[in-house]
Amino acid sequence: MVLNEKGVERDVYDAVADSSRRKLLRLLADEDELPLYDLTVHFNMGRTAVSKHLAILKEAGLVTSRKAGRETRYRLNADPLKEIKDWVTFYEKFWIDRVDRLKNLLGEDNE
Amino acid sequence: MVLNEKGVERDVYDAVADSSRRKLLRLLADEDELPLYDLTVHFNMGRTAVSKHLAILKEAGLVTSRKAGRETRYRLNADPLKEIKDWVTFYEKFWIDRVDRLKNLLGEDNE
DNA sequence: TTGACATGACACTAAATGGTGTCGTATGAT
DNA sequence: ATCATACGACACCATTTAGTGTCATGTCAA
Repeated sequence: MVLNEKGVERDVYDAVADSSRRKLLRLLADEDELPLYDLTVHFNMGRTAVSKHLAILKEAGLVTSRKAGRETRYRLNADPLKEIKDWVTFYEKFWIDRVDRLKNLLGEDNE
Repeated sequence: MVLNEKGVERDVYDAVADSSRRKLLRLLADEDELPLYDLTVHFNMGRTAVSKHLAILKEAGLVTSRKAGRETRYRLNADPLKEIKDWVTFYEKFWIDRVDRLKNLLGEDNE
């Protein structure tokens, strides 16, 4: 759980569950910062919807924004993804030890 | 995206977004296989709700099940988590290069 | 200053989500 | 045979979600 500057709690797993939001992160990863309308052109949805996805990413601490004239420029902050990285690392052993586990499973029934 | 044996498509990110489902995966990681009622005792919700969470995990390919008498035994299959692992690895560079990026950010405005 | 642009805030809607309780059925125990 | 257990399927409900359109505001340009 991440608590952002507005006090809104947003789970990073939840923020990342949506493919549009993952796409937003990827777009922001390629550029230093991007305004809303530059992001919007990559989607089949309206500007308002993209803005709301960005708000959710902000709540999870995955993006920051700053006003630049009449634009709002969005920037990636990948740090909260460490939590997911650590979480998934725990399960690595289950596919690293795959061959060993298969041996153990021999002789048991399958579904 | 993972297509399971029933043809139901379920995004692994989506399956993992719920904390109850992550807890289920963790419980299954500690045991070889567990029946539904053994899992249910760890939650503040009814058996039906846990069953539905397990169904979602099955749709994502993260658990398998087999009938054993009147029980259904659930087992972890961590393989689909590779997709998340690969995805999050891409963003690793952003916190590894953190110091370098901070240098680049000097002199720019903050929100 | 007038107008176009970029955005946030708001009200609204359809659909998905996470939970409940109940019922039917197959299984195991007495 | 009877009864309790373990479960899936189903109907149901409240809340959240992802999208829409509209409006108000602030900013850049002519």
